[in-house]
Amino acid sequence: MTVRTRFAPSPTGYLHIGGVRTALFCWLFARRHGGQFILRIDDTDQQRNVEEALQPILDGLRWLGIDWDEGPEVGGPHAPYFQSQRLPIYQEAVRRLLESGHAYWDFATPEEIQAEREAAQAEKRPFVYSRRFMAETEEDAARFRAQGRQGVVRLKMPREGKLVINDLIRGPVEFEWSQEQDHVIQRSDGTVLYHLASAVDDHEFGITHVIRAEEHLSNTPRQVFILQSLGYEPPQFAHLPVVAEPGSKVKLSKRKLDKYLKNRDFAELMQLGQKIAEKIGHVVSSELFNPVIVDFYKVVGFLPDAIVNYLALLGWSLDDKTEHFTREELVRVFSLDRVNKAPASFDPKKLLAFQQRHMREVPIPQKVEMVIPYLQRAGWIPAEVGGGLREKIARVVEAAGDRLRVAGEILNYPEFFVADEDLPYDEKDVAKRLQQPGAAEILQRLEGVLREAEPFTAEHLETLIHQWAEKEHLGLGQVVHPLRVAVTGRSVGFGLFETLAILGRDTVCRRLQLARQKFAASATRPSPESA
RNA sequence: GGCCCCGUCGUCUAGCCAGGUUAGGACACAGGCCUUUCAAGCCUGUAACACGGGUUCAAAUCCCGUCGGGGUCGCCA
Repeated sequence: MTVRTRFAPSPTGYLHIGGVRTALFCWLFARRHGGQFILRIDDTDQQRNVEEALQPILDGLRWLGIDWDEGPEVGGPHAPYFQSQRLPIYQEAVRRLLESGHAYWDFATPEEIQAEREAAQAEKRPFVYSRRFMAETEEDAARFRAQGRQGVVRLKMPREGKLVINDLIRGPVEFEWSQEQDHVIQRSDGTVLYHLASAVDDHEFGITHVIRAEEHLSNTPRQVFILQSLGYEPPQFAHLPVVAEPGSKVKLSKRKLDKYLKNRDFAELMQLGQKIAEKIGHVVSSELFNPVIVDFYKVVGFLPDAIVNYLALLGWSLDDKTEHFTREELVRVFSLDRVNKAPASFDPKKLLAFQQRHMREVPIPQKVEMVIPYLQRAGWIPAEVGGGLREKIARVVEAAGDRLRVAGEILNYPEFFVADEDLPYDEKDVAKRLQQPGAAEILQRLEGVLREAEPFTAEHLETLIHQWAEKEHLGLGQVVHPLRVAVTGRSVGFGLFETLAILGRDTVCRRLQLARQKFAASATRPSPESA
């Protein structure tokens, strides 16, 4: 039998990182077994514009390379894949359930149900609906209707015995039928609810393995009941541990961003993103620009492979040492029986470490392509990127090395792209390195040396400046630090000589002049440090 | 509170099913080396079997209990 798994998001307008982990495991399992991965849209309760709310989810999955064999935009033999368009199928199922006595019309009002629930609560006994307003005959129903009551359809759950679910991850899990509620499967307006629709579709779509987060474990019995009552064989179930908040076991949620920002690592990730977003003019609406949501990573310039790799390890492992996986390797080795049972908390630092590791393997030309859109959106380079500029970007990217953790971090290096007059200077670095006695003189003489330097390559400049410093009886630090600040605006950056070479003679000399005029002109006394 | 699930370094985890490991790896953290800065890299270090009882020559591993954590209890999905 061909393996068929499904991911069934409801159109909420965003793709949650925990949802991605679930989708990924479903996808990996299907791919591992040469089966199909189906995307189904659970929009039974959506009043909003589904199309608009769905797009970010589809985009996110595609960006991550989690492709679906059947579903929205690709169709398939079981179309439509939107539950909102499958009402007749569900209604037929409800009809059959009613007919076979596995469901019943109920005319209790929500208030009456609530009263029973509270009474049970008060007596500290488990709530089970009394079925007081269950209509077993047409006459009963007519009588209730005459009272102005509206009917819903409820599941008529067994009141004895137990169910054992052989969960692929958890092993046998037992439930007492008597603990299960007579859940509503059809609303008073005739629409159906999730449990019914989900169970019916899992059968209709031929789903063999329902892989989902643990939060669904406790409602598995009623879905099994629906399936069995309809005469269908239930699929296999596998309940994944939840993805939890950083440093906690509580389910990660989009709504608690404020709380997560109190976590240092999470806050740092957020800041990394905000810094980039601001420069490219991305709207940082707190609702959607947030490391809990996949779009954040796309905006900032993460590698899909890194996210996939990290997420795969959130609840799954291959062995005691292998951590680095390509997508293909994951497909080859993934298995459900190596999935963990305990919640796994989301660790922003480790995600970043995976990103860095994957980034290291990206060839320079590809990194250049990744980085170009950021430079353009920041307005630092033109829309048309010529060969010369592309080569320069390649040199910058290469010199950046591991400092470029995500593509957007290219914007940390304006010194290579902005006009000399627009170069931003770090105040503290300027004060420490340029507004010092003697600095102006050193810069002036350095300018003379560099103007004549030939060739203007990193290698030659290094020898030249070393020799010059020695000849002038200057410590290398006295030369190198002011030079760096004068040319790049601050004291941190790539290798200095590489930086100079990339910038080129004209820019370097011009910036030395500018720095002198702006900061160091008046301080000409010899530095006391040089004594 | 009821039901269900879970419990190994701060975090992700290996080991558990088929008892015997100096309890391994990774991220993070600390120190050192390298060095013109910042990263990276290299070396070293700190750090865990929730607790209590059994069973056994021997328990992270098997059994029981306790405690702790999580999920779920809708005419949401």
